[in-house]
Amino acid sequence: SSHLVMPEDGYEWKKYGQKFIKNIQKIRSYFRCRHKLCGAKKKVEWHPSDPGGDLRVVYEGAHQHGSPASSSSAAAETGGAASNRYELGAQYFGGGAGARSQ
DNA sequence: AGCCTTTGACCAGCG
DNA sequence: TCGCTGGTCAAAGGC
Repeated sequence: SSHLVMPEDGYEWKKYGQKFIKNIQKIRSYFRCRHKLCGAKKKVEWHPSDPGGDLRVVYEGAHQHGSPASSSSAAAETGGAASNRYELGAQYFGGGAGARSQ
């Protein structure tokens, strides 16, 4: 019943894995952009006991396509299709409560 | 019937 | 070299 409410960024993602990261004691879900030529990825991690209290979304890479399906462009990209910066220092977001980083 | 989520297994990098 | 942790794949189930 308890379905995790992750912040909708407007893009369409396909979940391809989920693991419990022992290092930080949190569950991490792996998503990939559904667009064919898009290598953008997304990782969502939360504390097993406080999903909404410690939610964390990590975006990796830039989308090779334009506007998302929805209108809300919450996911501010750096450069868009022009620059393809696949770096470790991706964008970290916090869902509502634990919003911080960058 | 099709799409997406789920869960375990498999694989790779590092100590 | 082995073991551990983290990342991805793939098949099954659910909606």
